[in-house]
Amino acid sequence: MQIASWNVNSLNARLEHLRAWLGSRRPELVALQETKLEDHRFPDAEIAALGYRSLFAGQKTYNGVALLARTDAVPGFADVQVGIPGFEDGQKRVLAASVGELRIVNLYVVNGQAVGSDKYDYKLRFLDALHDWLAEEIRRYPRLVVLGDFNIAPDDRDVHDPVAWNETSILTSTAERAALRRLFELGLADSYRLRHDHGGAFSWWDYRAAGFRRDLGLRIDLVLLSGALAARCSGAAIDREPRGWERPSDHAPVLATLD
DNA sequence: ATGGTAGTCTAACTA
Repeated sequence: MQIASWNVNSLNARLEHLRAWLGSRRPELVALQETKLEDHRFPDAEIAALGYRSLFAGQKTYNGVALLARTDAVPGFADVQVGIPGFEDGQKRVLAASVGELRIVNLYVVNGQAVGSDKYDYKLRFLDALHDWLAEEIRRYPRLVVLGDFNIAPDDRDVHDPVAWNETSILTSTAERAALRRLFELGLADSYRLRHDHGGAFSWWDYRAAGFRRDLGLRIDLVLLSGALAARCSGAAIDREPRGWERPSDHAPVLATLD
């Protein structure tokens, strides 16, 4: 089965792209970030017409996460969790559910704006609370998938210019990478790195300065797998194609294949 | 070279 993550940067603006992409790829599970839609505006009927169930937690203008499950392939959602338990947060960034044998945690991690800013502090507190919660989740659900827009590039292979994107830059700073490493140390493996060693494989390119055309990207969208699932991971990919379409999201979809 | 673009919603924010 294929499990995908895609930051769509507004589902309203990207519904036709999602429709085209789901129609051709047909992944069994999809996590979306930055839907930017209140729940009463979520296009669940349109997505049902594509053969997917929807689960969503959104807000106006910013953030918003959703899970899609292919109706003919996987059962419905169970044991739904919105947000990190015990972490007060008005921003809709976390949506977890059980789907058959799998536990899925969909994340839109805080961007953090700039190292040392208030938003950076919020990012580190978010990651700290996430760590403690995921330590419990992986005990409770050994077949755990944690995926989404992590807004952290794990190492220098994941950055087009490691000199510019250094230990003091947002998305690559020392504290952010340390927080991500602590998630890996819970027993969550970066599925892309289970299958590929090379650098230069990116999932996000800035809209500005022709970032995609010049391939000035970062790999910040990840699919993490617990040990039981990592052993069954037969593929990992980044689908750059939709990033080249007209009026694209600034992120490409990323995928992991489980046997 | 310290900008640039895109989305939301039409001012200014977030990324």
